[in-house]
Amino acid sequence: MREPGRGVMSHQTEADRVLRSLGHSACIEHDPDVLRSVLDRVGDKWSLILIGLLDKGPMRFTELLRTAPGISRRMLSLTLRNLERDGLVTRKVFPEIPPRVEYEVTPFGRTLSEPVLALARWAADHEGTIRANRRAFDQAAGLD
Amino acid sequence: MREPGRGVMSHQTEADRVLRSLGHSACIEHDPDVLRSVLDRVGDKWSLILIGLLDKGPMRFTELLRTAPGISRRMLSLTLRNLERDGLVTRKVFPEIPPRVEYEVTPFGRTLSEPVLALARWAADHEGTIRANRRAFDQAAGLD
DNA sequence: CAGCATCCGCTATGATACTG
DNA sequence: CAGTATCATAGCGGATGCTG
Repeated sequence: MREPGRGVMSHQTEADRVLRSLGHSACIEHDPDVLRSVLDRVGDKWSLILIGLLDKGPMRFTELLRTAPGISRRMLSLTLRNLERDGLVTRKVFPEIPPRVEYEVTPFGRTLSEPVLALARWAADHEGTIRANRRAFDQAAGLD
Repeated sequence: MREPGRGVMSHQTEADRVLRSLGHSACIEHDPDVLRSVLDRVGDKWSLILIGLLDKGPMRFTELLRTAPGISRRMLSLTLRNLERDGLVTRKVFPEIPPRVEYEVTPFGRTLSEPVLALARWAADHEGTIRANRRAFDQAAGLD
């Protein structure tokens, strides 16, 4: 997640450069740069969570603020803007008082949640293994 | 990438609850803490890059240092140790002079590269769309 | 309510030098 | 070669207050 400030995140440049380097979308080998760029986009925890939450339906700002416990206004705002910028979610303002704004995942965004959820599923499926591995490793290390 | 040992899964219990809730569609109603920590691990750029690189075959330390674009010795060392700790890669030392160490993805690690590559594929497939979206968004914002 | 702007601490990460 | 130890720093992300 990039800084707010004035001009929109000015340094998404690296990920962009990286994506450019790969050229076409045909068959993607294990290009390190691509992996990196993907993670830059959706790898941060709030993007993941928001994509996941919004996948179930439109939500308002404060609603998201409440539902994603631990997120700050700042990060929610920032993250939503980035997601909107990438065309993954839409922002709809209702001219009412008090103001109401709803965020919704775009069809494009839904194509993303698929692989993202696949990863989450992997994490869930192998949660136990990882935990065990860590314990074993830590214990072995502690025996020195 | 957190330092080995302690330090990671000690916070963000709230966000974890969220991940669980959003996981309704995918069976990820497991321990949110570990889930988060796993996603953190999987989510950081160097881990993914290394998993991707090593997926093609065993590699030596310096070899990885050269191949992974921009990684520092420190991060390579740290990341490899964490991957090893999670049982995703193995570290094999050859008693030679000069010393040689080879890292290799475990079968367990290979189950991870699958979803990872799915994500990478998504990035490749939608690279153009994202860049176009960003350009459009930035330009629209600049008209104010 | 939605959401910027400001201040700021923390830590993840890079650069460098040293060791076995 | 394969790391480790140390230092310095950028920028992520939280807290808060202000505005429309």
